[in-house]
Amino acid sequence: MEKILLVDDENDILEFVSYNLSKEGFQVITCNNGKEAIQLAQKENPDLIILDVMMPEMDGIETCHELRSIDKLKDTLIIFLSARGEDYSQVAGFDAGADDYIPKPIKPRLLVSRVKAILRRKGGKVEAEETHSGIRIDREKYLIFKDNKEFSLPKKEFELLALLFSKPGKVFTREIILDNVWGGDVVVGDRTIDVHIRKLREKLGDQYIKTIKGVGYKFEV
Amino acid sequence: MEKILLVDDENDILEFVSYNLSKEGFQVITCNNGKEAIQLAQKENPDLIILDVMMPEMDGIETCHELRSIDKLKDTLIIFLSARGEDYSQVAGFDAGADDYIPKPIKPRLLVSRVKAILRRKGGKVEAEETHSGIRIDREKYLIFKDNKEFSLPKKEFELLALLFSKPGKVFTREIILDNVWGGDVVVGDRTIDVHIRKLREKLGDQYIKTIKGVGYKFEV
DNA sequence: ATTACAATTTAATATTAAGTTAACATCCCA
DNA sequence: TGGGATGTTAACTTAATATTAAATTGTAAT
Repeated sequence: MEKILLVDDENDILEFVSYNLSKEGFQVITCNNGKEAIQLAQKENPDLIILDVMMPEMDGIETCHELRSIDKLKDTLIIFLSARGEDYSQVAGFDAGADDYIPKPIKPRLLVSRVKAILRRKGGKVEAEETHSGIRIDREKYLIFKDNKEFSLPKKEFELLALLFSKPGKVFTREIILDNVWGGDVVVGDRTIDVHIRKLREKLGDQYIKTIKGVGYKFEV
Repeated sequence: MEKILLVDDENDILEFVSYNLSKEGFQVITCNNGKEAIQLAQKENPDLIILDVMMPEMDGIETCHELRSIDKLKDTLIIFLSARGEDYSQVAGFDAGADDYIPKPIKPRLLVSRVKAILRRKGGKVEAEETHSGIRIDREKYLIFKDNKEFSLPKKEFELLALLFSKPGKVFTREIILDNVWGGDVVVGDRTIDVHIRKLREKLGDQYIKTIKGVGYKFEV
């Protein structure tokens, strides 16, 4: 069972996030500020730390820097929580050494899927970057391999393909796709997904992505 | 038997939702506004509270906040009902501490499955995909397996089969079928169900779906 | 800052699968 | 055996997605 350290000054959020993660079987420990976080992290050795960007005194970015400077926490995963529309924090967060970023308002599904995805990635246990139907995705290098030929994709296309690819055969609804690829509060038109699907089909061939009318899309195995 | 507190100012909805949940074996108690809800919740200790977002005086969001501030209700599950297209309420609802969200117009099938899903998560139980008469339904992949051969079905046919399949041998009346597959407020002609049944029989073979004249249809075991 | 180019989104229209209806046929049980 | 209930079929309608181009936004280089 993975241990997650959750840091936020607002107890509502602490509780909400904590609830949603416990529900999925994670062990969650919490605290209210950066200082405690650093102590707790050293003591508890969590697999993942979720940091709110906006906190009084020591903010998330600073806390992240501090954490990263501690040797035993060099490889611990760090995710930021950031307020609506703060694009800045995303950038600064990654600079500070964050591994991912979750926008507020927090949607439980997005939260859980990001947390799982990131633990899966680095947890080394799964995601040995498998090949399905002759296609392989390399997240590190941000490349697609098809029949041993590599090529790159724009971010949205890459993320969309990666999502469908993460569970070949599973149907992803538009809602889920939007949550995962575009993120929490982003609102884009209905046809945007279609266009990206089209581009992927153009580049990969039609046989890989299947439409389930009225339901969603899936990566065909 | 799980207890559900249902809060809505419109009696039509109260009745409709209540009917659909009772039918599934839940104990449903109802009231018309936030104030009563808070009192009832404290007295009855429900497992789940379903709140309409739009209510006079105290709306769902506010009620939710109030409920969350009561200690013994901290862990009670809360689901919002929200009017068509109000994406805002989804966001605001989660901020307020909701666990899920059901869009109006309410489709009984969606309603029941969300309610079950969320109660299941809390209870920690998981359902397995069973095989009956050589047929298995995979919701995730949106596929039917017959004698280990897979094939897909259009949405309505899939949902119709899935409904009958959910309780093999049980007779489903046309009314129930309409409620579940089409949703409460949709009105379709008399022969529409027959046509879908026919298509299913065409694809699966006649032996699986049996007509009980004057009553309804069932999946034959 | 300006340009140039790539990525993304929107908007408008076309296309197609899915769903519905209508008209008629057939069944079955009082 | 006659009438309500269901079956069947093809035509019709609609909803969902595909497609395209144009508009917008983002990014990197000069």
